[in-house]
Amino acid sequence: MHRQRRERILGLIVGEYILTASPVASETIARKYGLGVSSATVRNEMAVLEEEGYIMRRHISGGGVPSDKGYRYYVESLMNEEEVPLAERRMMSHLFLLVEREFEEWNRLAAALLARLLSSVAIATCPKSAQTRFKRLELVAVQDLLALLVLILRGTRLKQQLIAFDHVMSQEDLNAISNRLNAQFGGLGRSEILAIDSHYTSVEEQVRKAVVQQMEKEDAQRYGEPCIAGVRYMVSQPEFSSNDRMLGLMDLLQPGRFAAVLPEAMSEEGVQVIIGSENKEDIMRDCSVVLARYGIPGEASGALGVLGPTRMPYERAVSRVRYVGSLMSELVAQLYGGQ
Amino acid sequence: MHRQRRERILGLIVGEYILTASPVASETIARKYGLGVSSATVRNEMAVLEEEGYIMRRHISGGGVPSDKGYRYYVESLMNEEEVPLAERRMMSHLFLLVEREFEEWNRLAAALLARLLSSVAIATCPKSAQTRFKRLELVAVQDLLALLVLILRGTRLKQQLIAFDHVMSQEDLNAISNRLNAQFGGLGRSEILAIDSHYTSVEEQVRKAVVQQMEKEDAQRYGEPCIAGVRYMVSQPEFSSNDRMLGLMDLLQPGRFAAVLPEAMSEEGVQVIIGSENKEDIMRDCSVVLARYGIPGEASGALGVLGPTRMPYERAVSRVRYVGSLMSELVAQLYGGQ
DNA sequence: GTTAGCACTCGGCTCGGGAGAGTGCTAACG
DNA sequence: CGTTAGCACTCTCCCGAGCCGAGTGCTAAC
Repeated sequence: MHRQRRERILGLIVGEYILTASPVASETIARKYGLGVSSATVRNEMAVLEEEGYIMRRHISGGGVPSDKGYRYYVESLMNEEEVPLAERRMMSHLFLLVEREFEEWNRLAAALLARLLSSVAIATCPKSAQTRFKRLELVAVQDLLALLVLILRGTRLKQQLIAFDHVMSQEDLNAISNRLNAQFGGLGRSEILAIDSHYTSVEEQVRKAVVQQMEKEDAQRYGEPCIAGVRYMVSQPEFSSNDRMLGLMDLLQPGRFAAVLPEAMSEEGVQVIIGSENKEDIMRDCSVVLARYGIPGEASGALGVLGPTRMPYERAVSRVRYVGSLMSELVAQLYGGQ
Repeated sequence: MHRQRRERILGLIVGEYILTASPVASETIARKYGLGVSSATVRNEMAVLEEEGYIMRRHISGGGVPSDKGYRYYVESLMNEEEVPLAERRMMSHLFLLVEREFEEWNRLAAALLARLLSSVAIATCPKSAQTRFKRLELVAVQDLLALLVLILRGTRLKQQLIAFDHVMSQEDLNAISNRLNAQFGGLGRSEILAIDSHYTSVEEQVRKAVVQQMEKEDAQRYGEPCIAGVRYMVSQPEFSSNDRMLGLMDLLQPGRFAAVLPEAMSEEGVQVIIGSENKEDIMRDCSVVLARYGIPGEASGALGVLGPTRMPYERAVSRVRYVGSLMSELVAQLYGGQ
């Protein structure tokens, strides 16, 4: 009985702890929020909450601190998602409008916005399609024996690399090659390009190999290139003040390793919250991640979200991540829309 | 008199301090390095060094710590640059060989190597020419009213942006436009492109504007896009353990603001060392920067270097920065060589 | 000019004690 | 039976005292 009151108290403890970062005392709850009961009653309820594993005490005689289970319950059942204020929505739309044409900036802006708004580390990956498809290639002579291969994949992904030839190739030669390959490769996937049985010159073969290699590399990674912003906010969080912890997290946030903080499988819809020990990496056991997938599932999608201490303002975070995700989805839809 | 001995002592103090990060006692100098004199003599010399401003004492009764002036003198006159060991040179050449074709990776590798070898923050900017020149453009239909403009500038710089049209443009229409503009713009600079007086359709005019805009943006920045590596090493340096300091530095190391740590004018040749208060930014008064310019001056050049506490292993840093700079110069020469 | 000897200074560490915060328990109350 | 006041107990945090060690500056002798 009195489950409702207990839930209410848990909610207040979580909220208060998120706010103050210090253990919550029974009296604080009783006094600050008019519950109509005394601190002693709150204490009794807190004892039950502790027994059930929703809160913990750092010291035998110190206030209550939410456990991962407590946060999970809070996120699932207790919190009511804050609506993003109009002013903030306007600001974001405005900024996205400014870079509408420069789609390379999209995820940078998304990450920067999230980091700023939530004062925490933010990640946004480029949109990426499940399987890359060839759109076009261009060969530009750089030196007598050196050309630049520019590869445009479906969904405006650009790749570039140098190709060295055995003998001098003029720009006209290169144009001939690119015209021929463009006609044959258009719209194909990597394996289809490999399967084409045609009489290629050794140079054409060289180009084809480079193309396939680039596409392979693109296909190999689950997520597109990430933009990571707001690492500076980690420094000011009290829970990361220990150097070891910070070092470990920074290593994780290298562009090469960031995928470790994202889950294997992401829910297609909605916002996903990963709390503390639910994370794969041990070093993240004090961290929570709030994530959204954006874009068109299967077609071109990416992930964005924030990473902070488990003591994270979930209401704000979930709503902001959701909103930025929807903005990004709109942009992607414009780009991929009726294709 | 005895200037030589005093210099020697200064050198030892700097070396010892760089090694141990703690104030150097007169006795340490006398005992550890066989100077043939007693600690009292060293003390006397140190008193002179202090008077002349080469060393400072943190507490009235504590060992000597090099001042900026002391470091400067050390770098200029006392240290003998360490030769990069063969094994290290081999390792670097090997890694650069692996990414020879992927020139986007060059500066990432340079930064990563420097960070790793010197356990400190490293920066490497893309090579960039003084004035950008048009090489080629490509228009790719994305949607009925949307196309991707891919702009290839001289020196294999790629730019991309979206262009929205008023009316439907087929890929053939776009090809016609790009052919015409490519023929006219080839090899020109931004102002020359603007000056062309020709009858352009409104769509062509739109493309020209976008091209010029992109080139302007490219010209506007003194340095190419930076790659910043090894921020993690900052955490472990004792001099950055204060949160404020670290926050300030992290802000400076954002891709947008990094130019603040690079000097206005860089010496064309050789390696430049900026020590402590010689830096522009106040927050860097405890930091030193070791920098090199690489590439072909005026043609395509970039900067690379490391940032660490003033207590930085200058011998190692200068030699490594110089060496990586020379490797990058070779790569750039291959690319721009006989053009 | 160099050196041994010595008093002095100062930071860092440990220890103990007091203050404050908050609990758990018990007993009384409606 | 749930709620509450009261109280003893626990534990952290902070502060100051006191000691130790490191290193200096000075003086006087070589």
